Amino acid sequence: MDTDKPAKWPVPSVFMRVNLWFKSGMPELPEVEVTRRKIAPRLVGRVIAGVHTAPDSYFFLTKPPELKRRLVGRAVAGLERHGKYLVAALDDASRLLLHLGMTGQLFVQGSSSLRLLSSTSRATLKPEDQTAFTPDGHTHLRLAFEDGGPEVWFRDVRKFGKVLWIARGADDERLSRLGPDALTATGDLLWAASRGKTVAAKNLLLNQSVIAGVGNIYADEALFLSGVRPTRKAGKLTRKECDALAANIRKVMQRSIETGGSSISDYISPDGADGSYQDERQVYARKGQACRVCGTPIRKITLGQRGTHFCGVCQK
DNA sequence: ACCGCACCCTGAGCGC
DNA sequence: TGCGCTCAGGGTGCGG
Repeated sequence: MDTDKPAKWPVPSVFMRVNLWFKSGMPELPEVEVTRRKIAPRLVGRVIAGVHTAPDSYFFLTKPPELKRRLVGRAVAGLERHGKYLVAALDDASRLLLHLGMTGQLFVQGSSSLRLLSSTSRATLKPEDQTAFTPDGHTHLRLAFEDGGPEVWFRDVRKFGKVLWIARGADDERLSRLGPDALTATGDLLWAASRGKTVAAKNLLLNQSVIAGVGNIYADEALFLSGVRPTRKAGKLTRKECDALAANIRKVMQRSIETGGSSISDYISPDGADGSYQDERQVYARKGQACRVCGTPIRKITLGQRGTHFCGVCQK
Protein backbone atom coordinates (compact mmCIF):
# COMPACT_ATOMS: atom_id res chain seq x y z
CA MET A 1 0.00 0.00 0.00
CA ASP A 2 1.16 3.48 -0.80
CA THR A 3 1.75 5.22 2.50
CA ASP A 4 2.81 8.50 0.95
CA LYS A 5 -0.70 9.59 0.19
CA PRO A 6 -2.98 10.39 3.08
CA ALA A 7 -5.87 8.00 3.32
CA LYS A 8 -9.37 9.38 3.52
CA TRP A 9 -9.84 7.26 6.56
CA PRO A 10 -7.15 6.07 8.94
CA VAL A 11 -6.15 2.71 7.59
CA PRO A 12 -5.82 -0.03 10.18
CA SER A 13 -3.11 -2.55 9.61
CA VAL A 14 -5.60 -5.21 8.67
CA PHE A 15 -6.59 -3.16 5.65
CA MET A 16 -3.03 -3.04 4.45
CA ARG A 17 -2.74 -6.75 4.82
CA VAL A 18 -5.98 -7.29 2.98
CA ASN A 19 -4.72 -5.29 0.07
CA LEU A 20 -1.59 -7.38 -0.08
CA TRP A 21 -3.62 -10.55 -0.02
CA PHE A 22 -5.85 -9.33 -2.73
CA LYS A 23 -2.95 -8.79 -5.03
CA SER A 24 -1.69 -12.33 -4.79
CA GLY A 25 -4.68 -14.28 -3.56
CA MET A 26 -5.68 -16.60 -6.30
CA PRO A 27 -7.22 -19.93 -5.54
CA GLU A 28 -4.87 -22.85 -5.63
CA LEU A 29 -5.42 -26.12 -3.84
CA PRO A 30 -5.12 -24.73 -0.28
CA GLU A 31 -7.55 -21.90 -0.93
CA VAL A 32 -10.02 -24.27 -2.55
CA GLU A 33 -9.69 -26.70 0.35
CA VAL A 34 -10.24 -23.98 2.94
CA THR A 35 -13.29 -22.86 0.99
CA ARG A 36 -14.56 -26.43 0.87
CA ARG A 37 -14.23 -26.87 4.62
CA LYS A 38 -16.03 -23.63 5.29
CA ILE A 39 -18.80 -24.11 2.75
CA ALA A 40 -19.49 -27.82 3.19
CA PRO A 41 -21.32 -27.46 6.53
CA ARG A 42 -23.53 -24.80 4.95
CA LEU A 43 -24.31 -26.84 1.88
CA VAL A 44 -24.44 -30.53 2.66
CA GLY A 45 -27.82 -31.86 3.69
CA ARG A 46 -29.75 -28.90 2.34
CA VAL A 47 -32.30 -29.07 -0.45
CA ILE A 48 -31.93 -26.57 -3.28
CA ALA A 49 -35.11 -24.59 -3.77
CA GLY A 50 -33.99 -21.91 -6.17
CA VAL A 51 -31.21 -21.19 -8.61
CA HIS A 52 -30.64 -17.57 -9.51
CA THR A 53 -28.04 -16.67 -12.08
CA ALA A 54 -26.46 -13.71 -13.79
CA PRO A 55 -26.89 -13.51 -17.56
CA ASP A 56 -25.41 -16.41 -19.47
CA SER A 57 -21.70 -16.30 -20.20
CA TYR A 58 -18.97 -18.82 -20.76
CA PHE A 59 -18.79 -19.03 -16.97
CA PHE A 60 -21.73 -21.41 -17.34
CA LEU A 61 -20.58 -24.65 -18.92
CA THR A 62 -24.10 -25.76 -18.14
CA LYS A 63 -26.44 -23.02 -19.24
CA PRO A 64 -28.62 -21.32 -16.62
CA PRO A 65 -31.97 -22.80 -17.73
CA GLU A 66 -30.63 -26.34 -17.59
CA LEU A 67 -28.80 -25.61 -14.36
CA LYS A 68 -32.07 -24.59 -12.74
CA ARG A 69 -33.85 -27.62 -14.12
CA ARG A 70 -31.20 -29.99 -12.82
CA LEU A 71 -30.61 -28.48 -9.40
CA VAL A 72 -33.96 -27.42 -8.03
CA GLY A 73 -35.28 -30.06 -5.66
CA ARG A 74 -31.94 -31.77 -5.24
CA ALA A 75 -30.34 -32.31 -1.86
CA VAL A 76 -26.61 -31.80 -1.55
CA ALA A 77 -25.03 -35.02 -0.37
CA GLY A 78 -21.41 -33.98 -0.12
CA LEU A 79 -18.74 -31.57 -1.18
CA GLU A 80 -15.41 -32.89 -2.38
CA ARG A 81 -12.29 -31.35 -3.78
CA HIS A 82 -10.36 -32.71 -6.75
CA GLY A 83 -7.29 -30.61 -7.31
CA LYS A 84 -8.66 -27.12 -7.67
CA TYR A 85 -12.17 -28.32 -8.48
CA LEU A 86 -15.01 -28.50 -6.02
CA VAL A 87 -17.56 -31.20 -6.71
CA ALA A 88 -20.92 -31.21 -4.97
CA ALA A 89 -22.54 -34.63 -4.95
CA LEU A 90 -26.32 -34.47 -5.33
CA ASP A 91 -28.91 -36.94 -4.06
CA ASP A 92 -29.73 -38.24 -7.54
CA ALA A 93 -26.06 -39.17 -8.06
CA SER A 94 -25.47 -36.30 -10.42
CA ARG A 95 -22.75 -33.82 -9.57
CA LEU A 96 -22.18 -30.11 -9.67
CA LEU A 97 -18.65 -29.10 -10.56
CA LEU A 98 -17.34 -25.71 -9.49
CA HIS A 99 -14.04 -24.10 -10.32
CA LEU A 100 -12.99 -20.83 -8.76
CA GLY A 101 -10.70 -19.86 -11.60
CA MET A 102 -8.65 -16.80 -10.76
CA THR A 103 -11.11 -14.65 -8.88
CA GLY A 104 -13.91 -16.98 -7.89
CA GLN A 105 -15.51 -16.50 -4.48
CA LEU A 106 -17.86 -19.06 -2.96
CA PHE A 107 -19.49 -17.87 0.21
CA VAL A 108 -22.61 -17.79 2.30
CA GLN A 109 -25.21 -15.05 2.08
CA GLY A 110 -24.70 -12.62 4.91
CA SER A 111 -20.94 -12.75 4.72
CA SER A 112 -19.29 -9.42 5.12
CA SER A 113 -15.77 -9.27 3.96
CA LEU A 114 -13.49 -6.55 2.76
CA ARG A 115 -12.58 -8.85 -0.07
CA LEU A 116 -15.99 -8.42 -1.59
CA LEU A 117 -15.52 -4.70 -1.95
CA SER A 118 -13.57 -2.69 -4.46
CA SER A 119 -10.22 -1.39 -3.30
CA THR A 120 -11.69 2.12 -3.22
CA SER A 121 -14.45 1.00 -0.88
CA ARG A 122 -12.01 -0.90 1.27
CA ALA A 123 -9.87 2.18 1.70
CA THR A 124 -12.65 4.62 2.43
CA LEU A 125 -15.36 2.66 4.20
CA LYS A 126 -15.35 2.87 7.96
CA PRO A 127 -15.20 -0.60 9.48
CA GLU A 128 -18.37 -0.03 11.46
CA ASP A 129 -20.20 0.86 8.24
CA GLN A 130 -19.43 -2.40 6.57
CA THR A 131 -22.52 -4.43 5.94
CA ALA A 132 -23.21 -7.80 4.47
CA PHE A 133 -22.38 -8.09 0.81
CA THR A 134 -25.29 -7.77 -1.60
CA PRO A 135 -25.23 -9.48 -5.00
CA ASP A 136 -23.69 -7.52 -7.84
CA GLY A 137 -23.16 -8.15 -11.53
CA HIS A 138 -20.30 -10.51 -10.77
CA THR A 139 -22.45 -12.74 -8.60
CA HIS A 140 -23.18 -15.37 -11.21
CA LEU A 141 -24.85 -18.07 -9.16
CA ARG A 142 -27.06 -18.00 -6.09
CA LEU A 143 -28.43 -21.16 -4.54
CA ALA A 144 -31.45 -20.84 -2.30
CA PHE A 145 -32.63 -23.66 -0.04
CA GLU A 146 -35.91 -25.10 1.12
CA ASP A 147 -35.02 -24.43 4.74
CA GLY A 148 -35.12 -20.72 3.99
CA GLY A 149 -31.67 -20.26 5.47
CA PRO A 150 -28.75 -18.35 4.01
CA GLU A 151 -28.09 -18.81 0.31
CA VAL A 152 -24.75 -19.91 -1.10
CA TRP A 153 -23.32 -17.50 -3.63
CA PHE A 154 -20.67 -17.82 -6.30
CA ARG A 155 -19.09 -14.58 -7.40
CA ASP A 156 -16.33 -14.27 -9.97
CA VAL A 157 -15.15 -10.97 -11.38
CA ARG A 158 -13.08 -12.33 -14.26
CA LYS A 159 -15.33 -15.25 -15.06
CA PHE A 160 -12.43 -17.69 -15.29
CA GLY A 161 -14.43 -19.81 -12.90
CA LYS A 162 -16.73 -22.54 -14.11
CA VAL A 163 -20.02 -24.21 -13.25
CA LEU A 164 -20.87 -27.57 -14.76
CA TRP A 165 -23.59 -30.10 -14.02
CA ILE A 166 -22.53 -33.71 -14.57
CA ALA A 167 -25.17 -36.39 -15.09
CA ARG A 168 -25.35 -39.51 -12.98
CA GLY A 169 -22.74 -42.00 -14.10
CA ALA A 170 -21.19 -39.56 -16.55
CA ASP A 171 -17.48 -38.85 -16.65
CA ASP A 172 -16.05 -35.45 -17.21
CA GLU A 173 -12.67 -35.05 -18.80
CA ARG A 174 -11.84 -32.18 -16.49
CA LEU A 175 -11.90 -34.54 -13.55
CA SER A 176 -10.83 -37.80 -15.12
CA ARG A 177 -7.62 -36.43 -16.49
CA LEU A 178 -6.47 -35.00 -13.15
CA GLY A 179 -3.35 -36.53 -11.67
CA PRO A 180 -3.02 -37.48 -8.00
CA ASP A 181 -3.83 -34.75 -5.53
CA ALA A 182 -0.93 -32.49 -4.61
CA LEU A 183 -1.40 -33.33 -0.93
CA THR A 184 -0.38 -36.88 -1.78
CA ALA A 185 2.39 -36.05 -4.25
CA THR A 186 5.30 -38.47 -4.17
CA GLY A 187 8.82 -38.49 -5.55
CA ASP A 188 7.95 -41.67 -7.42
CA LEU A 189 5.19 -39.84 -9.22
CA LEU A 190 7.37 -36.89 -10.23
CA TRP A 191 10.24 -39.11 -11.20
CA ALA A 192 8.06 -41.19 -13.49
CA ALA A 193 6.28 -38.19 -14.95
CA SER A 194 9.43 -36.26 -15.70
CA ARG A 195 11.53 -38.87 -17.48
CA GLY A 196 12.29 -37.89 -21.04
CA LYS A 197 10.38 -34.61 -20.74
CA THR A 198 11.86 -31.43 -22.10
CA VAL A 199 9.25 -29.22 -20.52
CA ALA A 200 10.47 -26.82 -17.83
CA ALA A 201 10.25 -28.24 -14.31
CA LYS A 202 7.79 -25.57 -13.29
CA ASN A 203 5.47 -26.29 -16.18
CA LEU A 204 5.52 -29.96 -15.23
CA LEU A 205 4.34 -29.00 -11.74
CA LEU A 206 1.58 -26.84 -13.19
CA ASN A 207 0.31 -29.68 -15.37
CA GLN A 208 -2.86 -30.77 -13.58
CA SER A 209 -2.74 -34.21 -15.16
CA VAL A 210 0.60 -34.84 -13.44
CA ILE A 211 -0.27 -33.39 -10.03
CA ALA A 212 -3.63 -31.81 -9.34
CA GLY A 213 -3.78 -28.60 -7.38
CA VAL A 214 -0.43 -26.88 -7.88
CA GLY A 215 -0.72 -23.31 -9.13
CA ASN A 216 1.68 -20.52 -9.86
CA ILE A 217 2.45 -19.41 -6.32
CA TYR A 218 3.10 -22.79 -4.78
CA ALA A 219 5.02 -24.02 -7.80
CA ASP A 220 7.48 -21.18 -7.34
CA GLU A 221 7.66 -21.78 -3.60
CA ALA A 222 8.19 -25.53 -3.87
CA LEU A 223 10.89 -25.07 -6.49
CA PHE A 224 12.71 -22.61 -4.26
CA LEU A 225 12.53 -24.87 -1.21
CA SER A 226 13.87 -27.69 -3.35
CA GLY A 227 16.72 -25.68 -4.82
CA VAL A 228 15.50 -26.31 -8.36
CA ARG A 229 15.46 -23.57 -10.96
CA PRO A 230 12.02 -23.30 -12.61
CA THR A 231 13.50 -23.41 -16.10
CA ARG A 232 15.31 -26.70 -15.61
CA LYS A 233 14.23 -29.38 -18.05
CA ALA A 234 12.01 -31.83 -16.22
CA GLY A 235 13.92 -34.77 -17.64
CA LYS A 236 17.09 -33.49 -16.00
CA LEU A 237 15.66 -33.61 -12.48
CA THR A 238 17.49 -36.04 -10.21
CA ARG A 239 15.71 -38.60 -8.14
CA LYS A 240 16.54 -36.65 -4.98
CA GLU A 241 15.15 -33.47 -6.48
CA CYS A 242 11.90 -35.24 -7.35
CA ASP A 243 11.65 -36.41 -3.76
CA ALA A 244 12.35 -32.92 -2.47
CA LEU A 245 9.85 -31.32 -4.83
CA ALA A 246 7.10 -33.73 -3.83
CA ALA A 247 7.81 -33.22 -0.15
CA ASN A 248 7.88 -29.46 -0.49
CA ILE A 249 4.69 -29.38 -2.53
CA ARG A 250 2.95 -31.28 0.26
CA LYS A 251 4.57 -29.04 2.84
CA VAL A 252 3.60 -25.68 1.35
CA MET A 253 0.08 -26.90 0.61
CA GLN A 254 -0.50 -28.26 4.10
CA ARG A 255 1.04 -25.22 5.74
CA SER A 256 -1.12 -22.92 3.68
CA ILE A 257 -4.28 -24.84 4.52
CA GLU A 258 -3.43 -24.56 8.22
CA THR A 259 -2.77 -20.83 8.12
CA GLY A 260 -5.65 -20.22 5.74
CA GLY A 261 -8.08 -21.81 8.09
CA SER A 262 -6.76 -20.26 11.24
CA SER A 263 -7.32 -16.64 10.35
CA ILE A 264 -10.92 -16.95 9.34
CA SER A 265 -13.32 -16.14 12.11
CA ASP A 266 -16.89 -15.15 11.49
CA TYR A 267 -17.13 -15.00 7.75
CA ILE A 268 -16.54 -17.37 4.90
CA SER A 269 -13.31 -16.86 3.12
CA PRO A 270 -14.67 -15.62 -0.18
CA ASP A 271 -11.76 -16.24 -2.48
CA GLY A 272 -9.86 -18.38 -0.13
CA ALA A 273 -6.71 -16.39 0.44
CA ASP A 274 -7.42 -14.94 3.84
CA GLY A 275 -4.70 -16.97 5.44
CA SER A 276 -1.32 -15.73 6.49
CA TYR A 277 0.76 -17.97 4.31
CA GLN A 278 1.82 -14.99 2.26
CA ASP A 279 3.94 -13.98 5.22
CA GLU A 280 5.97 -17.11 4.66
CA ARG A 281 6.48 -16.73 0.95
CA GLN A 282 10.10 -17.06 -0.09
CA VAL A 283 10.00 -15.96 -3.71
CA TYR A 284 6.52 -15.32 -5.10
CA ALA A 285 5.89 -11.59 -5.67
CA ARG A 286 9.25 -10.80 -4.09
CA LYS A 287 11.03 -9.59 -7.22
CA GLY A 288 14.09 -7.53 -6.33
CA GLN A 289 13.80 -8.34 -2.63
CA ALA A 290 16.55 -10.18 -0.85
CA CYS A 291 16.45 -13.97 -0.87
CA ARG A 292 15.72 -15.00 2.70
CA VAL A 293 18.51 -17.55 2.53
CA CYS A 294 21.39 -15.88 0.70
CA GLY A 295 20.38 -12.24 0.30
CA THR A 296 20.55 -12.21 -3.49
CA PRO A 297 17.72 -10.23 -5.12
CA ILE A 298 14.89 -12.49 -6.25
CA ARG A 299 14.58 -12.64 -10.03
CA LYS A 300 11.37 -12.68 -12.03
CA ILE A 301 10.96 -14.12 -15.50
CA THR A 302 8.04 -15.27 -17.62
CA LEU A 303 7.66 -18.99 -18.07
CA GLY A 304 4.67 -20.59 -19.70
CA GLN A 305 2.98 -17.19 -19.68
CA ARG A 306 3.22 -17.04 -15.92
CA GLY A 307 5.24 -14.81 -13.69
CA THR A 308 8.03 -16.96 -12.29
CA HIS A 309 10.15 -16.05 -9.30
CA PHE A 310 13.38 -17.64 -8.15
CA CYS A 311 16.73 -17.09 -6.53
CA GLY A 312 19.52 -17.34 -9.07
CA VAL A 313 21.95 -18.52 -6.42
CA CYS A 314 19.89 -20.97 -4.35
CA GLN A 315 18.18 -22.62 -7.30
CA LYS A 316 20.29 -24.59 -9.74
C1' DA B 1 2.94 -37.37 -28.22
C1' DC B 2 4.65 -33.39 -26.74
C1' DC B 3 5.22 -28.58 -26.17
C1' DG B 4 4.59 -23.51 -26.66
C1' DC B 5 1.46 -20.09 -26.86
C1' DA B 6 -3.00 -17.27 -27.75
C1' DC B 7 -7.08 -16.52 -25.62
C1' DC B 8 -11.00 -15.75 -22.32
C1' DC B 9 -11.92 -11.67 -18.50
C1' DT B 10 -11.86 -7.30 -15.39
C1' DG B 11 -9.69 -4.29 -12.12
C1' DA B 12 -5.54 -2.32 -10.09
C1' DG B 13 -1.79 0.46 -10.81
C1' DC B 14 0.98 3.51 -13.24
C1' DG B 15 2.78 6.96 -16.60
C1' DC B 16 1.65 10.95 -18.93
C1' DT C 1 -8.32 14.44 -13.52
C1' DG C 2 -8.61 10.97 -16.63
C1' DC C 3 -7.15 8.22 -20.32
C1' DG C 4 -4.69 4.33 -22.11
C1' DC C 5 -1.63 0.92 -21.31
C1' DT C 6 0.25 -3.25 -18.82
C1' DC C 7 -0.16 -6.90 -15.72
C1' DA C 8 -2.34 -10.69 -13.07
C1' DG C 9 -3.14 -16.21 -14.41
C1' DG C 10 -6.33 -21.24 -14.58
C1' DG C 11 -7.52 -23.84 -18.01
C1' DT C 12 -8.65 -24.84 -22.95
C1' DG C 13 -7.47 -25.60 -27.48
C1' DC C 14 -4.76 -25.23 -31.52
C1' DG C 15 -0.66 -25.14 -34.41
C1' DG C 16 3.99 -26.72 -35.05
